[in-house]
Amino acid sequence: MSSFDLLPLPIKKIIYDLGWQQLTKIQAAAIENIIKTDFNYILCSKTASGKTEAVFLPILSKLERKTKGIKVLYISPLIALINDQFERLDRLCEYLDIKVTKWHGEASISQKKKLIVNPEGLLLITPESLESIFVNKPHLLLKLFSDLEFIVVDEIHNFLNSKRGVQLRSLIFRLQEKIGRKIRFFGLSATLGEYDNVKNFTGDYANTKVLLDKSQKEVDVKFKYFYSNNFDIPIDLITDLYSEISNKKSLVFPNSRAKVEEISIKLKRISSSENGLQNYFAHHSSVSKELRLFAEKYAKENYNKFFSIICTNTLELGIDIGSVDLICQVNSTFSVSSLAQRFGRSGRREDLKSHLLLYATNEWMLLQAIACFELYKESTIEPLEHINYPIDLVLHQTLSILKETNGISKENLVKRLTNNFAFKSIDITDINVLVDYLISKDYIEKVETELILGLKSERFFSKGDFFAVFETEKSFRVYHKEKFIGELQEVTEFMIGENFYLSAQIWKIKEIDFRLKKVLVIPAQEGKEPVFYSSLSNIQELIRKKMLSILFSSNEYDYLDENSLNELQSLRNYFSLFKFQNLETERPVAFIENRCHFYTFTSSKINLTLQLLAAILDIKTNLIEYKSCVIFGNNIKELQNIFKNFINVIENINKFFNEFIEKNPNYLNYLGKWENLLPNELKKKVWLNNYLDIDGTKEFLKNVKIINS
DNA sequence: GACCTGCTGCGGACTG
Repeated sequence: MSSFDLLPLPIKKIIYDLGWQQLTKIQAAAIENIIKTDFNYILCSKTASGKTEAVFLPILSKLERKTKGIKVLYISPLIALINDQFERLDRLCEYLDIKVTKWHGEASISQKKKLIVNPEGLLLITPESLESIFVNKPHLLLKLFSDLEFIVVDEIHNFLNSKRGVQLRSLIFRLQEKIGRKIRFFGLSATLGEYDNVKNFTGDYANTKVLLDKSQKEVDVKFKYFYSNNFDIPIDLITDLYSEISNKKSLVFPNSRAKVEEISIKLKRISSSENGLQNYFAHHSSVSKELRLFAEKYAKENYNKFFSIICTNTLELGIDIGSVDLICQVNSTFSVSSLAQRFGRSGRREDLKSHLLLYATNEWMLLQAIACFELYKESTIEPLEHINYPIDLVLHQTLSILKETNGISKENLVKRLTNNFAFKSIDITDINVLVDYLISKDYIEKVETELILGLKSERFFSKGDFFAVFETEKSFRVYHKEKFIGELQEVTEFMIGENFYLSAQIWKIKEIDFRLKKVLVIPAQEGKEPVFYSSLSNIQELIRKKMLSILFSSNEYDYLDENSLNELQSLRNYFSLFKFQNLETERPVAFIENRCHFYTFTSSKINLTLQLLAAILDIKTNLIEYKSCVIFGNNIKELQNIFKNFINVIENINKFFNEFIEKNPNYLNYLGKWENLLPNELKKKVWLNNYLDIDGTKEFLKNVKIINS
């Protein structure tokens, strides 16, 4: 019997009516397995392979229709994705007379109210909105969810190694705890490199299986090289880019918001000098929502027109903008997963290839880009691990539980936290330290035998920002007349009368209101790119090791242009001076102008940890992260001996780190949103467990062998 | 060399 035959008649009819010719591989596998078994499943297959239908067709087939109540909870990381999926699912469910409801910050309040009165069907929600139900409507939890049968998490890779993921796992645990049973669980993703962590997402490893379709879209790739000595975009690159995209539908991914603005303006300038179209849009988090939607709509609706959206990873996830001919990547992505997602945006119809054009502006970016692409071709994607030590989320969920229960004994509170599979890695001692600290600081009040939310904590709930566990920077809102254009972060960089780029247009500042954080602007002719805050880079070891192996191989890559080939060759020539025998353990050290350049070819976290070890021993270092190079001062002759001292420090890291923090207390000052509220004792553990890689560095130091040229 | 994500409740004005 084929998978199709397993479906009930009304569902078969839907498939006929939609005019589908056949089920995709993942759909056939999912229908068969979901219908015939009771396991949880993770569905992993390329973009546009119909994962949504793959999971929902069998779910709708199995749905218990006799009782009331919400049956399926679908959770997505993006509002835009919920809105897209709502359209698709509502169309499917209309046939079956099943209600679908959207619940997020921008969804209709009246629809939410209707659902509360009459809970039924499918609910599409964000983790933050789910949190808000626990916090503000705990009395409705049972009414809404006591008949729940399925939970579906879309783009689940987003929730694997993030704070948001810990929050979601905690909420799923609390929901199951509340209704007193486990809910069948499904996760969807196009980019997973490792499956143990995702199988453990709801703590039910043994009953969670992976359905994997490893087939990749055919890709057509070209690398070009335009040198720049400081990461600026060379004008030749822009001219070449213009000639490549002016008669196509394209997405251009530089790696920063400032570069998005720079490239957008320059493309528009070239285009207008040639009387070309002005269909160049900037799309990133600081562009106003209205302008972003305008670009998305333009791309989706103007089927026959060319356009280019220059964007950050705002357009990386599954938002539907229709089909795109070409993806341009300016310098390397920071992960293989990101590259794979971007491939997925081009040639979305089954029969079309993905086209990618990559521009590198220095030899290290070129090497990193080759490494990412080669890993992608081998179907190797970096593993995403759960966060080691999410004690800040324990704090957040403690406040949430106190609000939900309106009073709970300490014993019960600690039990709920320690039972929660999201917090498995945290010792009960630390949870007790945290709860006692919160009581001592009046975040929690003790009333007889019960704990309740302290007055001091009420302020966290006075505005909406409790629900998101991630931080957002405060910025200035930019207006032209009454129209909101976008946001500027470093307003101090600018004075009244100065010009800057934003949302692919040039503006002159007329007025700055520092109290209301508002900037009034008028259009202008010349300007410069805006400045945005940036964060720590985080490259995984896998990519760095691949870069090293490419340097020492003689493989040829036919997608490189002549300049790229020459650059790769000169980098290979330079490193051929080092006589390697074992790429796993040996690392090159070069002495340049009396300084010692140690090429670690390892993860950003290990590089950061090495720098800390040096700082503890009062040794000055410089880290050039994009080269994975730690530079030691001129007094270093015997690096191998220094590493022995490093190992000594790392074996006693707690003691040394404590002493270091006593001398450098600022080190603990600027942590994440909820980490800032922790006692110092736990903040130190956050550093050691989450920001550094102690075990990885220990391994690295024990094995590493220095090779001189 | 970095990027992204989300948001309740309530009062008051206005509409049909």
